[in-house]
Amino acid sequence: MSVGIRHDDLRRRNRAMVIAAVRQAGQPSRTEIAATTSLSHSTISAISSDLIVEGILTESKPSEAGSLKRGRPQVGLSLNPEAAAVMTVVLSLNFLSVAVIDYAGQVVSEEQRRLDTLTMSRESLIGECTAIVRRRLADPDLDVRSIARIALAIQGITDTRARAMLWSPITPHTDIAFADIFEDAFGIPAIMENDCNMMAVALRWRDPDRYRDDFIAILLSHGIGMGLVLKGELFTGTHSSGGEFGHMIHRPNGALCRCGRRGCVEAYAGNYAIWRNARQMGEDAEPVADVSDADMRALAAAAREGDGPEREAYRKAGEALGYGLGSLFALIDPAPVAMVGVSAAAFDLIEPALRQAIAQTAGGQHSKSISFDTEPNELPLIREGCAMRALIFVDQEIFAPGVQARGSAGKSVA
Amino acid sequence: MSVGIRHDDLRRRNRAMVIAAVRQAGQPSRTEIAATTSLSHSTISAISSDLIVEGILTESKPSEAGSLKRGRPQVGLSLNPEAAAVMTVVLSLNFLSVAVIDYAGQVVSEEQRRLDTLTMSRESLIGECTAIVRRRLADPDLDVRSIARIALAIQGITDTRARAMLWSPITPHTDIAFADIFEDAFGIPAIMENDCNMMAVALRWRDPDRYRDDFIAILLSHGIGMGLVLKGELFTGTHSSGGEFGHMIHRPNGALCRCGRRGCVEAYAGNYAIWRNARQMGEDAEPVADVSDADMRALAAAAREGDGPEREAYRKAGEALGYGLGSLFALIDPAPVAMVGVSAAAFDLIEPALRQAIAQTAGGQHSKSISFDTEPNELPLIREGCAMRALIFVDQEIFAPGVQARGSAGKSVA
DNA sequence: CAGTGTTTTTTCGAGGCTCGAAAAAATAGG
DNA sequence: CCTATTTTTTCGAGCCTCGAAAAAACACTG
Repeated sequence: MSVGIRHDDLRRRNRAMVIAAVRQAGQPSRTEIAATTSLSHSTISAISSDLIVEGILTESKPSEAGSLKRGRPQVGLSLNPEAAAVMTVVLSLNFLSVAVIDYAGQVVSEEQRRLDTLTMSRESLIGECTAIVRRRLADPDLDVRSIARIALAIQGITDTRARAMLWSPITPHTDIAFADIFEDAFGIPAIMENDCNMMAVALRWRDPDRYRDDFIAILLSHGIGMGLVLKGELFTGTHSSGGEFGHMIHRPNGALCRCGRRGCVEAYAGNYAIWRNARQMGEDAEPVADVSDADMRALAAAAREGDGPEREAYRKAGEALGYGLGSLFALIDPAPVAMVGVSAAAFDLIEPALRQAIAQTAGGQHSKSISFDTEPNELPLIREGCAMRALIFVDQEIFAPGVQARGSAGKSVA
Repeated sequence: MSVGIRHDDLRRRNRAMVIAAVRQAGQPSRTEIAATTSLSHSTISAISSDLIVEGILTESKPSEAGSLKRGRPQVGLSLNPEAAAVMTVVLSLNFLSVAVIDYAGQVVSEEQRRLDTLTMSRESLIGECTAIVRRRLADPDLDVRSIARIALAIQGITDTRARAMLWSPITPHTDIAFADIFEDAFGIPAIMENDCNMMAVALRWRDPDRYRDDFIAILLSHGIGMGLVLKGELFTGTHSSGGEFGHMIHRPNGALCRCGRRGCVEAYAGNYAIWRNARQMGEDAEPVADVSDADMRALAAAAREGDGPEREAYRKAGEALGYGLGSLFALIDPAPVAMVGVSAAAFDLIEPALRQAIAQTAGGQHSKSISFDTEPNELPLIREGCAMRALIFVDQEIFAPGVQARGSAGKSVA
């Protein structure tokens, strides 16, 4: 089980460390890398000269404009955009989006497409996904050989091995091994990730000051999803993508949830639940298939207008989220929260009840120290997360390959 | 942040690996160690001969009786009991227990003592703990210099740094930095751990087949505690010992909990809650301070006798535990559960309602595959866990010391 | 009971890696 | 143009692990 460190692993790990340092810092000098990795200058020099020869890093002469320091100026090291490229595929309700991203993280090309995911057959869903990838790969400006990885994100449950979608609210079909399908079709390594986990990954790269070691990303959308980073690592379940915050039980035998069970947090805080309560349809009413973003915005506007069923619906959503977070905080200690998705724009309506509920829970001891941030648009986040995930795979597994693929518990975000 | 691997770390880590292999396997030969660590025979030979010279390992000639294999017989390596010793201190409600344990894990001496922890002053509580340790250290048979570590376990919340008890139900006093107190008093490194976490550690050593990478230990006692192992590592909160399963919210605004809040799982499943329901005192009744184990056993007997308030009380406990586990399983996926403590002996009364509740939750999809095991006596478990935790500290930090103490996320149980 | 086969353990040289010290490189200031 | 300063590279030393071969320790056989 626990495996010793072999001599050749040393170089591999330190190579990966140098690449990671460059990806994080942007344009660090060798001296800066030596400082962050606590390796000697000689070692960094040796490794980086290797990496430059291999075309993974490049020297970017003007390290920083106007650095009027006395001695030899630092030479910035940066990722060579042409070293590789990755492709992201984000499949969400009625929407499919692909992008090609170079090794430095810049979008090279993209394509988006509306679909009717809820009614499509299994074959045509898979077909659309492979077709859109094929079109991008056929782009004449693109060197297909450089595509080192495809990362696909989807709402729903994926397996820990990042091979398959197990279940998703956007389609009735289950157990689609997208990763295997892509690998077979294109011969490119692929992974299948959960959308909320990718949101969390992206937040960490966007704002490492706020989202560093411990934080929570909650998707307030038709359903409720969560991405959780604990101690610097993405938290996943043991078998699935895990973190099904939306299906923690808020009230035993409570409102009917889209998942068929009763009393889940989502059955109070999902868009369909807010809609159902605002329209006073009763907690047993069958969840509607979809509520448009425009409708949700109208609902929020009505709730802000005056005290009526709309406002009460948001209050109930806040209460469910608050108790849910309270239970979560009992397990993991409070942490900063990012609310993402359409209903994050209505967080002003949700927050009072949420804070009131959380104050009733174990996590509420530090209620005031729990801070919330909102981001209404989830799609760019998910894509960024996918891109980072794929690029880091390239960093580690392709540009710093080890003899054996040593599976480490959890997946480091950095 | 992420730190490179230096050349001298290599030996340190591989030394630690060899020691860990011996601790796990008991009496492995060098060849077996080479196999489990995937290091070469030469390396294992070099490291183990070092360790033998240093008195950490010993060669135990008869590797196994009657091994009628053909070639040169394997020489078993075992931990030298005299290499070091550790001390465990378990402080629970009205009870204090200390033990000295040799490097091989055998109890050398012990002492137990009844206290009135609920009413004692802060000073006398600390005084009793240091006094009992001092008495053990004064044992003429004991070489005090060999005590390398003191591990103290307590019910309640400890900090992640394992220095202090932040809050405990066994005493009104808070924020007692026992680890620092012991270090100052005796000059021996000390740690402060949560009791349920130590239960989990011990279960893993007792039955590594069942309790390997992912499992849950739940203490059914006056309060409800949890120790959680995920992906082979003890799961702790980010600031505290975490995993406050007992204070997840079962019913918003529900029964009064000992913690002062309402609707916690514990307010239905803790001994005092079962007692309160069985005696039909109402959910708002102030929790009693303590219910004796004998009273609880009588309660269980009455519940088995016939359908009355006692049986209903256990049913409610099962329901709360079931929904709580269901919410937990939504986050981490289902895993084997060990029920520990007095009320684990009444698990037959709890299980039906528990399974029924869990079937209503997201985790319930695999309800049948969730298996429960019971262990009525928590104290030995807690002590074993403490001992292992302290011994592994000695293995890693004293017998395989690195230049820098590199804090890894989570604490490996192995 | 000596010889042979088998398995474990040790020995030894080779190859790699990181480190520290010193040298080389590149610039600003005088 | 020279000096001070900082960054980067070079080079030898010291470890560490590895593979191959040797040594050790026993069972089996005739």
